Order: sequence, then C-alpha cells, then structure tokens
Amino acid sequence: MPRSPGRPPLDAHPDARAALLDAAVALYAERGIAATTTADVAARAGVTPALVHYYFRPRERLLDAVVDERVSRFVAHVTARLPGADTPTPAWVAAFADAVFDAAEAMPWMPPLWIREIIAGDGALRMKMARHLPREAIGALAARIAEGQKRGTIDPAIEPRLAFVTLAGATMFPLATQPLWANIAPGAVPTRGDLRRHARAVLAHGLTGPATAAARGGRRAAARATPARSVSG
Amino acid sequence: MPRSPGRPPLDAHPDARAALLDAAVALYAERGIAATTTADVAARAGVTPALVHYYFRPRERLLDAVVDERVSRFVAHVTARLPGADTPTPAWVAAFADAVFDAAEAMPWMPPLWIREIIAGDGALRMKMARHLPREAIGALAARIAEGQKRGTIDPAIEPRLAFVTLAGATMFPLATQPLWANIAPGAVPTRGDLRRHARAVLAHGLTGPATAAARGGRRAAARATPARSVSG
Amino acid sequence: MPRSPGRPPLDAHPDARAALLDAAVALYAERGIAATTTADVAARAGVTPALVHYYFRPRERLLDAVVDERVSRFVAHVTARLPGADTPTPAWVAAFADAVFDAAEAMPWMPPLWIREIIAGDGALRMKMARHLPREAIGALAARIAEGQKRGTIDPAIEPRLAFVTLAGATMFPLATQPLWANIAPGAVPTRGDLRRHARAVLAHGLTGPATAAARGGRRAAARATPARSVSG
Amino acid sequence: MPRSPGRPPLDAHPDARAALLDAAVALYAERGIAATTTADVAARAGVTPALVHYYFRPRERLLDAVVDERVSRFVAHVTARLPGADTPTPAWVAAFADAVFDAAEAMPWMPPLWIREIIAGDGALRMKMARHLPREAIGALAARIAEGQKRGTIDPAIEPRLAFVTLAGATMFPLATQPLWANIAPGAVPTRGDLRRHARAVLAHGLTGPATAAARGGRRAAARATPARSVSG
DNA sequence: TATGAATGAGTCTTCATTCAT
DNA sequence: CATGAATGAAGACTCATTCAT
Repeated sequence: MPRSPGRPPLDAHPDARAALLDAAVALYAERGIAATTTADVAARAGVTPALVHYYFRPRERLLDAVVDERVSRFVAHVTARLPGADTPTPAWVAAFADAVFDAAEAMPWMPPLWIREIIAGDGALRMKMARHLPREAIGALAARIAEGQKRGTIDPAIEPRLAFVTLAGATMFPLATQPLWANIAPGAVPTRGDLRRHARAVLAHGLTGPATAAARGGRRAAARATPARSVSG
Repeated sequence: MPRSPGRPPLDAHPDARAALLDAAVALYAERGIAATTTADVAARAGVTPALVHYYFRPRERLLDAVVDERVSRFVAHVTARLPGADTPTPAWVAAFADAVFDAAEAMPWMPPLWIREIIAGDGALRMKMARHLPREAIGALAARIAEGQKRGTIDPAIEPRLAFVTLAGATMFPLATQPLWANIAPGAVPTRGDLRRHARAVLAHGLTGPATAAARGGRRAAARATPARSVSG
Repeated sequence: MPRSPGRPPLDAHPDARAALLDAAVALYAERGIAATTTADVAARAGVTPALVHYYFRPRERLLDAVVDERVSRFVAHVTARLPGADTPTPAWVAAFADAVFDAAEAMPWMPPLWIREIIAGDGALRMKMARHLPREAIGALAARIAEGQKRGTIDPAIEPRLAFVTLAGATMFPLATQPLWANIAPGAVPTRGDLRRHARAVLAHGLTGPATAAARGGRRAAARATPARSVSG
Repeated sequence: MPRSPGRPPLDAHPDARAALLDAAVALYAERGIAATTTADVAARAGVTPALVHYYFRPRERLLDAVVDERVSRFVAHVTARLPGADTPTPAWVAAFADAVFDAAEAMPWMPPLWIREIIAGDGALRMKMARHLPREAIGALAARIAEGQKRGTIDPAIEPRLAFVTLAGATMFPLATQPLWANIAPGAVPTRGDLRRHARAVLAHGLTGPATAAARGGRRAAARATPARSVSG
C-alpha cells in the first residue's frame, strides 16, 4: 500500500519525531501551551521549524501527538501500578499516590501540564485527554468511597465524585509547586520524599489529624509498594 | 512639574479602566494570560484596543495592575477573615478554607488563575504576587503544625512547609475544576456547598478517614460560618 | 471681527505657543523632523500633546510655523548683517561667513536643521523655505563671482551658481558637526572660534593654499568681529 | 551544532536580500532613515514586509547591514583610490575629491545619506559608521596640513582637525544638493563635471582666490582624471 | 485656554504555514 | 527526509487627531 509521497509514514518514529515530542511536552509544562511556539519546539529539538510541520502539519496535531504518545504514557504508568479490587481503600489510595509519584519521577513534565492545561480554564488538553482518562479507576474509587461511607468507615462529608480530584490534587499539586520553592525558601526546598510522605499523610488523615490506626494500616500497605522506611505510626 | 503628558495619572480610575481590569482578569482565568490578547480584553470591555495601551502602555503593566488591584483583593479578603492566634489549629484551618470559598464566591476568577499562573510553570504572575502573599499567615500555619506535632496531636509525617500548599490546593483545586464537570458528568455537577464540605472534611481527617470528634466540632463551627474557638487543638 | 470660538487668535502668541515652537525647532535639529512626534514636542515644552493640536491643528502647521517664525529669523539675522554692494568680494564673503557664525551662536539649531532638512533628500523644509531664501543675496553673489572671473581675479573653475552652496556649506557644515566631535576626539574639540577662522581661511584661499595678502586682511578683520570693508578685492 | 533554526545564515546573500539592501539605502538617502518604514523598503524591493524581518529581524539589523554592506563600500571605494604618502598635499587633496566624485557616480545615495544621517543630529548611522571610518587617511591628512603649516606653505588659520570635514563637505555637500536644483533653476542645473571642477577649485584656493600655479597643475591632472603625482606641494 | 479620554490608521514584529528543491 | 525562502494573518504598540468639558 503506497503512502502519499512527501508524508512520513504514520508508524515511522524517527529520532527527530520523538525529539520533537519530548521538546514539546517539556516546553508545554514549563511555559504553557499557548506560550510555546513551533519555533521554540524546533529549537529545543535542534531542528528546523519547517520540520515540525513536516511531521505535525497543523499545529494542533502536535498537541494530539503529545497527548496520545506522552501524556497517555503517564496515565498508563499510574493505572498499571494500581492494586487489585480486594485492596482496602486506604491502602488503595496510598498506592495510587505512590504510583503518581513514581510516574512523576520519570515524567516530571506531567504535574505542571496537568494542573495548567487540564484542570485550569478551557484547558487546551482537557478535551483531548477525555479518551485517556482512567474512567474505570475513577469510577471504582468513587464507589469505594460511597461504600465506605455506607459502612461508616469514611466520613459522609466526603463527596465521592470529588475523590479523584482530591487524590490527583494532593499529589500533582505539590509536585507542580517544586520550581516555586526556589523562590520562596531556597535553603529549605522539600525533597520529593517529603512531598510523598506528606501527600500520603494528608490523604490518610488530613492536615490536622493525628496518626490513626487506619492510617497506619494504609501506610503499612504502602510500605509494600514503596520505601516507607522508618515510619512508625 | 507635570507628569509625562498624554498619559493618564496613575491614580485615575475611570470606568473604562476598571472595566478593562475586570475583563482582563476574567479572560486570564478562562484562557490563561499568554492566550489572551489585548484585543480580547478590549472587546470584552467594549472599547478599542488602543485604549488598553492608553491605560496600560506596555502589555505587562496590565498584568501588574491586575495583580495589584484584583488578585491582591482576593488575598486581602481571605486574610481579613482568618481567626485569631488563640484559635485551635483544626478550627483555624477550617476557617481558612471557609474564607477561601467565600472569597471565590465573589471573585470566581481566582482559583483557575491561581493554579494556572501562580502554581504552574514559570507563572508570569508568580514573581509579581510575591509582595502580596500572606507571609505572616503562611508562617504562622507552619508553626502551628510543627507545634502540634511536638505535642503529638498532628501526624509527624505532615510537612509543615507544605501545609499552606495543601490548604490552598484543597480549596483552590476543586474550585478550579468546576467548569470541567460540565464535560465529565453534566447531570451531577457538585455544588459549591459540596465542594466546601468536602474540602473541610479532607483537611480535617483525610480522604479515607472516619469522621472524628475534632472534625465534627470543626464542621459544626463551619455551619455557623465562624470559627469554633472552644474546640481544642 | 469675531474669531471662531475655540481657536486661538492668529496674532496671539502666548507663552505656550512660543515654548512649543522653541521645543519643536530644537527637537527637529536634534533628531530630525520625521523622528519627532507631537508628544515629544509637547513633553519638552511641558504641556499636553492635545495643546499642540490646539495651536497647530494639522501637524504640518507646526512645520509651517517653525519655518515662518524661527528659521526665517536666522535668514533675516544673516541678511541684515551683509555688507553693502560696494564691498569687495573677498570681504563680502568673509562678512557672510561671520554673519552665519554670529546667527548660529544665537540659534544653534539652524546648522543641523539646514543640512538635514533643507539640503538632504526630499527635505521636508525645502519647499517651505523657498519664500524665505535670500534670493537677492544669492543672485548678487553669483554675479560678483562671474564678474571677478571676467576681471581675472577669481578662478574660472569656480561655478558661480554653486557659490552660495559652497558658502553655506563651508559655514553650516562644520557647525553641524560639533556634536560629532564629542565622539571622535573628546579631548580636542575645536572651539567655535576655530571653526570660524577655519571657514574664513578655506573660503579665502582653499584648504591647501598659503595665506595671501587678501586673506590676511580678511583675517584681521575677523579678529575685530566685523567685516573689513577697507580690504581691496 | 545547528545555528538558530528558522533564521537565514549570516553569510547567505540571496537575491532578495541584496534587493532589500539596495532599496533600503536608496530610501534612506531620499527620505531619511526615520521616515522609511519596513513596508516602504519591502515595496520598493517588490517583496512582502515580512521578508524584511526574515532577513533583518529587528529593524536595526537592517541598518547594520546597510552600513556594513553598502556604506562601507563607498568608503572602501574612496580609500582604495587615494594616492601614496609621497604625493604632495594639494594633489593628494584633489585626488581625494576625485575619488569621492567617482564613488558617488556609482553610489549616488551616499552624499545625502552622509550629510543627513552621519553629520547631522544624533545621526543613527554615526555610531555604526565608527568602525568604517578611514581613520588612517583622516589622521594622515591632518598631519600633512600641520606639516605644511610648519613649512609655511599652508595658511596657519586652517585647523588641521577640520581638514577632513572640509574635504568631505566640499565634495559631499554639493553632490547632495543636486535634487535641489530641479526646484531652484530647472534650466541651469550644474552637471557633475561642474560640481567636480568647482569642488577642486575651492579646495585648492578658495571661493574667491585667483587661479594659482599649484591649482592649475592640479586641475590639469584632473582633466586626465588621475591624480597628478608630479606636482610639487 | 487647556486637557483627559478615546480612537483609526498605520508600523514593527511574530508565527504558523506553504512550497520548491 | 529535510530545509531555506517566502508569505498572510494577527499581535503589540504608536501616533496624530478629535471632542466633551
């Protein structure tokens, strides 16, 4: 089957193409999509602006590709690490948080991209992300919460529909603030370990609550998935 | 000594100027700063693009004015409603959350603006916001947390330096997702009341914790829309 | 005779109007006419841009006024000091040079304005200057030269029609270069006296000629800062 | 290491680029730099305004290029034709004038450009021209004059530092007035030959001096259109 | 007499995009 | 596969000018 001449085959992923996607996703995270020009992307990838159009003809196709070939990887990375349905909710939540932190280690562009382009405003990426959202996991989480409330183990003031938003916010939000710390308190920048421990604690028993048995259990569960080093309840 | 002729005085606030600031802050929240053109702002305010330059000669002076005359109002609104130093920490935190939700009612552009332009990326607003941050309140919160940990009433896994980030995230983040719900589940959009109740519960005892006495006390206080001072930290 | 309301009377010359003309002519000399905006003129005069249009409605009227009320003064100043028809040509020429240097002392904006806007290119001022040119003196000078050539006292290679151009160039040109010297040789800027003596010498016997009796006479006269009428042609 | 992508290489000189430079230098001479818009230049070169920015990104780089690739050619053309150090001063000066007239024949935009943008006012070109000035020739000329004065062959009233200014003025100035003549005396426009003969005569023995032996020698040399080396200073 | 508000036209510049090679 | 040349559309900004006060 001959492909139209002058167009790269859809399944061809030469170096330049991958380099462009990497450059694009990094710049989108740093400056935002609207502030990133085709020339910026080309410059960071070390190629000509014309080449960007060679691969991603209308500018928006670059966005599509970033979503389908970069952002979706992050989602897949996280969902692949989610524990089974039989895991108790607190442990499941802690494991989710861990998965996000692990993924952000490899793909640090995701947290800023997420909060800037998916959460806020019209979010250029929001619509495109729709088909990559882990709907199943989101639904399951809401169901878990609702069920826990029925059983009396989860505060009824929690809104199940907002559980995923809170979970994502508690992890992505502090991760996205990291560059911010350089300005606020250069000497005392929290490490990624601090962020992870803090996020798990907040999800387990809030900002002001004392360590509870449930939380300790959840943390212990997480210990199997991650470093939970010396932590005593 | 006459000021630079042909320029409006800095303290003049005619109607058109205020309308331009309102238009700008709304558009910045909706589309982001980089994606908002001078012409967009002028159009929404019902004036000519040239008038934007009449009042805010280089584009950036519009940004400055938005920060100094709009965003700072949000901060002032919140800090003015913070309870006194003798308030127990859980109640103080709950009151903070309430203050944010109240302010967002009057200034709905703040949450998206905050997470997009202050938290994420290079944040054009971040530097400009520096002088408007409630540094005192942020420091006091961190001190509270640290003290509670010393007394054993707050989980030592909580990172005091991240307390403000979490507090802001727990409130601003869900508020910023509101336009998002129209896409996800048009029929079941959480109300602002849901958001507020949820945020308070998360801050009090996490996503998966059961309602505790302390949390219940805080919640009751919230019902009266004033901080519950009798509750012990 | 009632004048139209809202217009200043044509014969009224309040301070602001004169200040605007002074500011305009100075700026035109420094930056050129094209590079001088209405706001620039207003700023230097310490008034509002709108006032410039109050007095000189279309921008070009300001130009007309500058020609008629400033540039023409320079011309008048020079022609008023020209010696009589009976003066021998070398002395007449020397007196002309002196008159120009004297006028430039009081109106230093003229030399740059002259060479930039009257001599060069389309010269915005050229057409407007037409009616202020000292046609009579120019014609008389050409006639003198021609006659001198007939009598054998002036080199026939001199082109009578170019006499005025040369005379003006020899005086205006070095005067206009004065700001230039600050860059070239800050320590050794020629004084106005140097310029005057040099110009007279060049006009008298060229760049490379030895001092002649006639020239010496002219020079002595210059020392007294008045034309030497007794010197024979 | 690739150069900044999307920009033409600095050493590339396609046709359009040269056409733009030619158009620019011509318009600068006619209207002045400040009065010449990017669109004007593009229109005369028969291309889009955007192309001007493609080659000369900030407007000022066009100026730089005009200086480095057009104006400097004029200077080079003149200096290449200057006679050797052993040439007597009067002949050297006459040769200089001839070289200028020859260069102006090929590059008629130089005289107006020179007096408008290099001599007058702030002269946008003045600073940029600094590195292209024939400093050596200028210094040598001043030294010649000073030495002639010491030997008594040159009038001590001549100011050596002003020799170059006078030399340039005597040649460039009348050349720049040529378009002016169309207005003044359409029927009797001096030819370029008139201008050249006149300028040489003025430099040799002034406006009012009689023809001298030395000058006659110089003039005879000019008739052959080459510097007369045999004439004694 | 004087000015602040407001604007239309135009200028410089950027940028995504096209196309011949 | 890749790029240099070229452009249309649009953005920020300037400026002379108008007008109500």
